[in-house]
Amino acid sequence: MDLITAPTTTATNSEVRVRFCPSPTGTPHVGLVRTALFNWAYARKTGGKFIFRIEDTDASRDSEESYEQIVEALRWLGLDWDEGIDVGGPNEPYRQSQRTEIYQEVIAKLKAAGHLYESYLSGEEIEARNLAAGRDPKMGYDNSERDLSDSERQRYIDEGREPALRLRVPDQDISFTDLVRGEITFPKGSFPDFVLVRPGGQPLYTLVNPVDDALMGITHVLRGEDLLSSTPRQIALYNALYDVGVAKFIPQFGHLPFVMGEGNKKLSKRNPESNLFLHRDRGFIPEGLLNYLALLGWSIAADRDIFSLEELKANFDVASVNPNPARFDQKKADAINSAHIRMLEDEDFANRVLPYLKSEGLISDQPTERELAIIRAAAPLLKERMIVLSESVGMLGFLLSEKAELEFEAEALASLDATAHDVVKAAHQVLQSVSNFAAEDIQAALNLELVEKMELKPRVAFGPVRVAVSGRRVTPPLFESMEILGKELTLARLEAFLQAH
RNA sequence: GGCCCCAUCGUUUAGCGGCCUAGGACGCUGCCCUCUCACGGCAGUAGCGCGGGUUCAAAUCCCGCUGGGGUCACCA
Repeated sequence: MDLITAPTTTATNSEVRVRFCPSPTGTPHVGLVRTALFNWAYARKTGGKFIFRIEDTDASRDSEESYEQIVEALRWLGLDWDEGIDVGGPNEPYRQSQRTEIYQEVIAKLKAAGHLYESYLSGEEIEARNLAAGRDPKMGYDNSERDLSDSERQRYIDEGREPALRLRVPDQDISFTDLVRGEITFPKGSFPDFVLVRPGGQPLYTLVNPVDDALMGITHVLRGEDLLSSTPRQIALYNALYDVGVAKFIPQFGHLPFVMGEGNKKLSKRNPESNLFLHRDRGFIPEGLLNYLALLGWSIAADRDIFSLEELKANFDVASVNPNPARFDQKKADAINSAHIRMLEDEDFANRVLPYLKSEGLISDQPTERELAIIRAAAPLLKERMIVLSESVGMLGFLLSEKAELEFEAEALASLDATAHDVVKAAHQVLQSVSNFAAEDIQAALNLELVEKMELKPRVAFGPVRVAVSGRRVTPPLFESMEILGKELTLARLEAFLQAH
């Protein structure tokens, strides 16, 4: 039993089972999200199942906080799962830290069948052996304990040593057909017998990840390219698991390209743009972020790059994933997000903006009717000119404030010239006589007075008025803004401006 | 270093032997629209890493080179 004989899965469509299995060791990362997204999309496209499992076997690095953040991230993004964390399923529990008994059973089976063997050598000793044999000391383990005699073993035990457990790797080339890269072959001898269980019995990722995939019936493993070279190891393990009846087949593998940052480096936790929650705080909406992430390695059509999650679900295919790494481009991401913001219904948009306004104290925790009315009225104006939702703070501040006196941006004041006072004065005067204070009438009145009678260029006429009303140089359209403010407050703002400037 | 992966405009992506004097998008530039900013419209900018093959024909297939990346843990 030292050749790969286990069959590869033949699962199709509704039998597809994919999984997302992060280890909770930090803030959710956009690369992680992209992996989750592709797995999710593949499950939805095929009508298969998406399983969400947590790989928390390294107590020293895992944290409960990170675990909660990952769950929160998937929920926020709307990537729902059919089995796993919180929702349960036939393969509970879905946290590896709670599955130790299962692993011990599997270990016992593998050991009994002769697939594992005890390894007592330390890292230094392995290096020393390589050195002594004239090999590169970095060459790794030489499989020298495969057939330890009883007396040799006893000697180690007498020294108080505890063995790690290694897999007896078949001595043959290992090939598989990668879903995104095609056929890949690793020549025999590419890697040594590797450790699956620590001295003391604690199982490692190298064991636990394939074991859970096998027990959970995972048919397609879509994961980062960094795991490509561990695939032949896993296939070797699968073969052993198949032999002892734990695995029914070897899954298909697909290795997704990296998401890169600046330069030519993988986007790391160092890069702020890797942090999912930073994007959320800036005001990315899930639709926009997911759309952009999907574009990193995949495309829906030759001439289109804005699409909905529904369209992703209907069209996604692993086979069409591009194998080369993609850089995360904030500008492009912004453009995609702003397109999705524009597609939002006004009411939906208004609701999504609330948290940003609350966190800046622009509105109450329980928004008043007045606040809600202003936000709703401004929604269609705002949607068109926002890249991220947090911009709503600057755009809405002057509309939500009930004060006549404003704080003026330096930039806004700098845009004023000597005529500003007179212009605002004229505007104040003519607006008093506008009885129906609606955008159209406001515009008509101001246009007649400032542009026609005073013969000012529109931008010269309306610029100072905009500053007087908003304190800003860039705002939603002026006349609509005045309508939202109402006649009284508009006039009060103009008056306050005249007194101060 | 061994093994593995990758290679089209600045970025992303289309292209899977002839529809390619290489298409879209973002970015950038100019113009138009215009009360600011956006949106929208129009125009422009810029690319098949190199060398060999195969073929009537190659961005597309093969080989080599170069360059980039990953991995070789008792981490995941």
